[in-house]
Amino acid sequence: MADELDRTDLKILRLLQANGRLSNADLAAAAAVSPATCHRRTQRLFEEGYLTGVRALVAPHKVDRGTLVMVGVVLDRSTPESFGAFEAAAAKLKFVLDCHLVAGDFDYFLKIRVGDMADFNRIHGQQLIALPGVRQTRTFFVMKEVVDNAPLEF
Amino acid sequence: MADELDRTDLKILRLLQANGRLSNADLAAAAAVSPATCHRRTQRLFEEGYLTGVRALVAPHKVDRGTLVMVGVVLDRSTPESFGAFEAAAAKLKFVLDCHLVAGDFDYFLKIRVGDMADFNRIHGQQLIALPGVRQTRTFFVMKEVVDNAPLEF
DNA sequence: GATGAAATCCGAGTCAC
DNA sequence: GTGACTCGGATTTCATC
Repeated sequence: MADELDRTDLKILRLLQANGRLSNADLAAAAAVSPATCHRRTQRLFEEGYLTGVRALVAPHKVDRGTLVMVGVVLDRSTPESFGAFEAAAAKLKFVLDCHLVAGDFDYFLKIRVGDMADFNRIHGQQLIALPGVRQTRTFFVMKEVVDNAPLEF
Repeated sequence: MADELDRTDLKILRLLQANGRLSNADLAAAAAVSPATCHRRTQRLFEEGYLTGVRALVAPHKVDRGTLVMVGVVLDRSTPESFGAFEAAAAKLKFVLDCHLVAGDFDYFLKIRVGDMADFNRIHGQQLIALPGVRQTRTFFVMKEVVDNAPLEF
């Protein structure tokens, strides 16, 4: 985590995270450097992996993905093969936004977006409990999204 | 959810979600429409709320936010005031990426990014359990991020 | 009512310094 | 790191279907 980032780099990161459509000219003005400098800095931030991409945010409820569900998963066995098989299969599911191996009462936590509860019930029965090595799942329907996917503060 | 989106609109949404830096010219070519049409369509998608923004993705471990933690929260009381106070306070915390009111064994689920475990322990002791109305928290350290914040499929 | 062609203008990307 | 120069794309207009 050796920070080779100066004030300007940090400013560029924060500005682009807030608005990825910012033109290089506007970005340069906001970061108080010349456009040419800004352009080189930004390119470097991409090349060195500080910025991994730029993504437009689609409103979930506008494309029939308005229902959010958190699912805790417990596996049968705690072997590397078991974990590997589960992860490979879970990562392929289109409705899985997050899949994290955790320490605690569950093995994995999934964050899932679907159209509605009926949709989720079908997916749960047909795809989630059918994932390799799943012993048990616990479903937490999200009733209110207070904060979802907030930008990183640093 | 009345879909007024045709094939072209969906294509634009998917392309911009995958790459928010796409130039209008490239986007038009990929969506098989003229640049003028593409520009108008894209603008409409923003104006009508299908696209809510464009965000550059910052690599968490590059800015000292490499540790991800999920936290389940149970409140003392289940009154609207209690929920409201908790939500208002939680939404202000800079390290909270997600805060969702859920049905099940917890009242809320938080997704939190910090620098390391020591960082989290400090935050947990000083800020999380100090949130209004918190009776109990359960912490799930993420040991492996299999999928994090995958783009929405629709 | 939406489209695509053309015309203008501004910014990206590259140069020398 | 700055300033200038060139080229390509963003944005608007307009005729057309």
